[in-house]
Amino acid sequence: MSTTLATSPSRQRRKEARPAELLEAALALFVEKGFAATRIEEVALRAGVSKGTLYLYYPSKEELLKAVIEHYLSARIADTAQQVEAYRGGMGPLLQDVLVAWWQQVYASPASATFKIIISESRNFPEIAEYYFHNVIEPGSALIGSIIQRGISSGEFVADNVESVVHSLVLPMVMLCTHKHGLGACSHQQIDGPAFIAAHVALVVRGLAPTSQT
Amino acid sequence: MSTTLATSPSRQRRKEARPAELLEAALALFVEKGFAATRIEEVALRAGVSKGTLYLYYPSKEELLKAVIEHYLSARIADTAQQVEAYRGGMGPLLQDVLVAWWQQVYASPASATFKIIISESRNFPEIAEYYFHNVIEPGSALIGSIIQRGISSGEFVADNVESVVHSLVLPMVMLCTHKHGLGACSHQQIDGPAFIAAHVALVVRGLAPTSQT
Amino acid sequence: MSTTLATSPSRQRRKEARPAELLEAALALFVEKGFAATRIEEVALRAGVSKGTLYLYYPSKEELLKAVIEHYLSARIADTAQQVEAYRGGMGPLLQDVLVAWWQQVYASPASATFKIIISESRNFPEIAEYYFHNVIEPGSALIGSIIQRGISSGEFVADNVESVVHSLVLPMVMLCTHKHGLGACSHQQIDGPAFIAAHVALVVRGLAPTSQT
Amino acid sequence: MSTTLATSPSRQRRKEARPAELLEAALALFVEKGFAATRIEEVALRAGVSKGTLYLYYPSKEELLKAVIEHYLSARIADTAQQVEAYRGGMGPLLQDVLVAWWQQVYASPASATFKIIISESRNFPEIAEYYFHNVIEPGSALIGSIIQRGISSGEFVADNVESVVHSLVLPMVMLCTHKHGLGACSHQQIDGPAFIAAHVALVVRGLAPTSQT
DNA sequence: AATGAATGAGTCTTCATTCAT
DNA sequence: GATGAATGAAGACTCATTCAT
Repeated sequence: MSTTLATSPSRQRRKEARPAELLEAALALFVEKGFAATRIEEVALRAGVSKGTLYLYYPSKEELLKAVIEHYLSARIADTAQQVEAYRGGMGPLLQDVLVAWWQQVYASPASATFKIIISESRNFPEIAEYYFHNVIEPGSALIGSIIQRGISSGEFVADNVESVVHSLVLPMVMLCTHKHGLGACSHQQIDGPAFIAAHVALVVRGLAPTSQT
Repeated sequence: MSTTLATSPSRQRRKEARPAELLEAALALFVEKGFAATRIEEVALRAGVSKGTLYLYYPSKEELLKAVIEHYLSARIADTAQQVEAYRGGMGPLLQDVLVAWWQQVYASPASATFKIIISESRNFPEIAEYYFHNVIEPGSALIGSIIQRGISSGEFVADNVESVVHSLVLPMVMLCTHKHGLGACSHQQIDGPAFIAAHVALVVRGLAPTSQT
Repeated sequence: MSTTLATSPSRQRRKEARPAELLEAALALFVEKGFAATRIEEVALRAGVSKGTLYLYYPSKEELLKAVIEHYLSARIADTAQQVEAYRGGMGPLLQDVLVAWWQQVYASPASATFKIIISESRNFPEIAEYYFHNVIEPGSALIGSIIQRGISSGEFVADNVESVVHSLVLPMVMLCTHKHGLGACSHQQIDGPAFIAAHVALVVRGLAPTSQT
Repeated sequence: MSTTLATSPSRQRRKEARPAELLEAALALFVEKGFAATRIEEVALRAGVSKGTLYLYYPSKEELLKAVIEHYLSARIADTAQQVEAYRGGMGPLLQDVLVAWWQQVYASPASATFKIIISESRNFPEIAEYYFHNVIEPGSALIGSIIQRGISSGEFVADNVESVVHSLVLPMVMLCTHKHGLGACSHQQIDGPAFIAAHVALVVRGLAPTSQT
């Protein structure tokens, strides 16, 4: 099957690409069927290798799950933090520019699938909850919280409970991603993700404006 | 049928109480560990009966799951619809009175757990997705959508995409319930549910108010 | 349901009839599905009583099986033995009169079903094999063997191995009964039992006649 | 595919030998205890493998049963048909040569066990009845029936109902095989199978000869 | 006596994991 | 490295039997 001449990249490339291919296959199946209901062999088949080969890369089903989560959540919040830092302008426009763009990217990417997995499996795998909390929730909340706080401090936003506003902004986004891979995948009730993201941030920003009362 | 007075109801009473007890145990375990990872025997034991007894009431694990969903989602949206109908006053206050109270109840009740189960299992059990869509999503969206629409028509709310606003209101609530039984149950990051519900509705209602801004 | 006046026979009669009704139901199901594949509850239902009632009459499934065999095999071979004793005439006509009639009766009666059960279950229940051997095979073989022997002694039949001739006569009959309740019950390949019984005995008797060579 | 010479075939050879080994073990246990009373694990153990391995070859207990029947009934009736075709001589001698030899072979082979299984299980597994009818009963009856018919047509045999004669010949053989694996296996009442086969055919052939009697 | 709810031992079947090739 | 045959622990489900009513 493999030629021994100059086409060596084939084998070499595969070997390097393996982990990513396995994680992709695993992600797809874990969101679709859930962790417990996914068979290791299915993952291997979908990645085009045999069961035994998968075990060459990940020592157990559980480690595979963790690797999936870690791989797809390395999506750098740090990057966004820098953009935020550098941003010159109001906090409302910042939210509408940076946050909307960021969530639209997340929604479109495979990382959107991880939310459903985390929701479903975190109670069974505390390490995953831990990882997610420290690497996503904490920095993410801090980032958005700081924006809200700056808006309040500058008088651009009405005073409010910062954490609550963060949740008002973030929870629908997470739910949207979850929906995309849950009920949204069962035909019925499609949601236009990007449009909703923009509309939702706009609505919240309007709600934060101090003059918005009659 | 029942013996003399109100005493010694053991056998009979048990029999009538069983289904609810089993469903309660099943709900608890299905949210905690997921459907596939829950053993039938655990459910039975938690309900205080033996494996065999469970099968006297539900013919299979899958039927038990369906029964759980149907049982806990009989929570009447119709009731709320009537309150809405009868409400005299603005749509903003209506949302803040009726919707907040309703979601606070849902959040506090065991029904809050069903969302996590539906998210996790609907792709494996299309019948559940179907049921949920027809009995919860459709009527719920219609109800809240009609409130928003009335607010817009009367000029109390700024014109906006009704469906999008409905999602802005509802998605965080569902996510909140999901969180309560997922990450929220793994210590870290507690959210004060009732408070958030009130704050979120207030924020959105403020965002819907016609602005005096330019 | 039961009137307390003069209609007492209803309950009384049922009580006396129970054992027979249970055995009849058990026989029918054991032949149809086999012993292991028959549920006790099915037997009870078919006999019109509840599971618990069956246990009032037979202490276990195995005892029920034994009772079925014993009940249907009390078909007296002794009676036939007397007819044989009393018969005046040739052994050929005796076989054609008495044996044919006897097997036609057996074939038509529910007792025909016991053969299939004995074939299927005797290795699992040695007591049944024992019972059948002592109460059916031994006396039956002795009876028919004695007829053959008398025919040979008198010169009416050609000399032959008596036991072998007995088998030539009896095995097809047993197989016929078995077939009636096995393959014969699955549509295809019907056999006219009574006709075959007569024809087979006639054929064998012809084969036993000393002059039957050209 | 196979390693160097003829040694070390372990894995590969096992894999090819497995199906036959499993079917042999299954046949033995199914006749001994009946299908329902045989545990899959027993079959596997008897074949020297584990439960899981059996499922690598047969997807369910029922499929295993079907495979057993089909495997052991591939015993070609076609072969015998050719011998019959080629036979030069009387039909009586033909029966005594070919039929006797054929049944003696069947009786001695493991295929003799299938009859008991078919009798016991055909009502539970109609596909088995179907298979047996089309592949054994029909061609077998046709073959023997044609011999009888030729004998009658040539005047070698007395005119008689062909089908009835076929049954007179065949039913005892089937019963004999059944007996070997049923009661015959429970000590008592041994039958000398080959001897009986020869004697029975001889008796029937004598019965078919045109008589010089009145 | 009769019932049928309850039990739990017993089976089939699945699937993560190992390991000889 | 890669494969897939083999394993056996684990889990869904059945059903003979018991026993409170």
